[in-house]
Amino acid sequence: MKKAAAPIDDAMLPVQRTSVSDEIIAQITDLIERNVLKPGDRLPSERELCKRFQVGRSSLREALRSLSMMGLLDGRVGEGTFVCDKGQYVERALQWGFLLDGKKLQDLSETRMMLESQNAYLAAERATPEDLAAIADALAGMAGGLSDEGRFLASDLQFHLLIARATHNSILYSLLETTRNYLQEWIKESLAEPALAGPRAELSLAEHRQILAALQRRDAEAARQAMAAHIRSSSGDLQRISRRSGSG
Amino acid sequence: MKKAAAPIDDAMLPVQRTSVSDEIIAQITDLIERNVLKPGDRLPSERELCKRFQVGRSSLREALRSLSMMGLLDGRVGEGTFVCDKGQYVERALQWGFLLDGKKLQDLSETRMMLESQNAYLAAERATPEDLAAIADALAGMAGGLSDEGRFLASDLQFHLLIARATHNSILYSLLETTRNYLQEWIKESLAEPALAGPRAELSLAEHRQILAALQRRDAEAARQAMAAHIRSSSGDLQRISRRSGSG
DNA sequence: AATAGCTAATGGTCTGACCATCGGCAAATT
DNA sequence: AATTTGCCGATGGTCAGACCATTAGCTATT
Repeated sequence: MKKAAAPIDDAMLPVQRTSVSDEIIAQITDLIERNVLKPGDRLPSERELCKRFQVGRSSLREALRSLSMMGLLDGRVGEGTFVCDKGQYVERALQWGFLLDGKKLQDLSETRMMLESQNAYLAAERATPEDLAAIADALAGMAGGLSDEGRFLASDLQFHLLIARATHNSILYSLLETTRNYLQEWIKESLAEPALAGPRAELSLAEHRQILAALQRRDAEAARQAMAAHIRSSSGDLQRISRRSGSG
Repeated sequence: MKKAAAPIDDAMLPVQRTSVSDEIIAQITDLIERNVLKPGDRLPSERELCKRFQVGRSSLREALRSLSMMGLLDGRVGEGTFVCDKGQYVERALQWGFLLDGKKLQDLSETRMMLESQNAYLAAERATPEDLAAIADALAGMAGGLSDEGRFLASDLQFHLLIARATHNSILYSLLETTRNYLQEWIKESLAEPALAGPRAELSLAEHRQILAALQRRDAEAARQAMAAHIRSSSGDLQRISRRSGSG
């Protein structure tokens, strides 16, 4: 088939083609990465940016729109376009990724299980006294919220997130946060059944106490196993629920 | 301060405000999720979509642009806009997330370590005979590529990805794939030093053999530990390198 | 049969316009 | 003096129309 181009196959490669919007995205992204644009900063107005970049407003807006979609920028009518707080990036991106992954509840639940237990392991090794105090506070909040389901669940979530934070690994934290948020949302939209009756909450509380105790003893392996046991126990409800209602 | 609005605080909540582009994004995303738009399908032309959605081309294009940026669509001049292959979503999203997370090499490396070892554990329990055969093939490719660095590394990557696939958990697979790709890219752009001299490759090969053996024995715990040991050993180079060149 | 040239369609870009909203300021009101 | 009201400019959001570069597919030429 190919007639010409025997010795030049390696010498001639496809020409670099770049779109205007991509160029703008790259520039702004770079500015944010280099912290020239700090979270909260206000960008020049769109019409102003058009002059600076020497581009039309369409191309500029397509770029800004994409950046907003990724959680980097936030445009407010009448005010301007602002750089979002950091940390939103990963979460936003993951949100999208998970959202489009066919909603594999099983896989997601398993991933969460793994993240939580491993985070407990790392947290036992690395948690600062402040971390431990905050986790203990969350546990106290759960205990004090036995009769207030909303407060109980909020403290529960806080407990797990604080453990993730105690790993001092931003990626693990983001992954767990997103995973949990997504699962929680799924649960809520799936059904609004309390499922946290008295005995269940008491059991959950006891499990959390064991986890904290392991963390305080700096017993990483025990922390991992306590967390794994807790997730297994508490996700039993979820599994039963998911089997009952729609199945993937 | 607040004068009015005592009993109506709960009754009056912010009005729902939606942008045209977001509406389009939601619709197209939904179509793809429900598989009405299958990967490879060609969307109607932009001008046609404008008529159907009853919107201007700017708004439509901002939506399409965002979807392209997320790896959902792919626009080609003169041809049309096409739905991307599935599986790109998560990876693309994660890529963005990681890219913007300050390039925490340490955290990423740790996350990878955790994913790889846990994947090995799960793979030992779930790998089908076909999975194991494919992994063995990759190992053979490594052995046969001892003198060909490119082939060796490709087989190495394949080995790990196949293990991830053998967990039959799409999320864990995507996470590992992205993590590895990103680390690999970082290494490449950080320096082009081979670092895979003869002895190093031999050692790596031996470690991989141990992992495969554990998988074939269905010994999950052994597989996890073998993988962990391998990552530790091989990431030693990376750590030393990262300490030598720029530090985060 | 293969090639070169033409044409229509498409995504990419630019421009100018209009709208709804927001912040801030000044006038009016209490 | 403090508060409210109304107005104005700036801004992001949307729209419509135009032009360009590229592509696929057809046609006529070789």
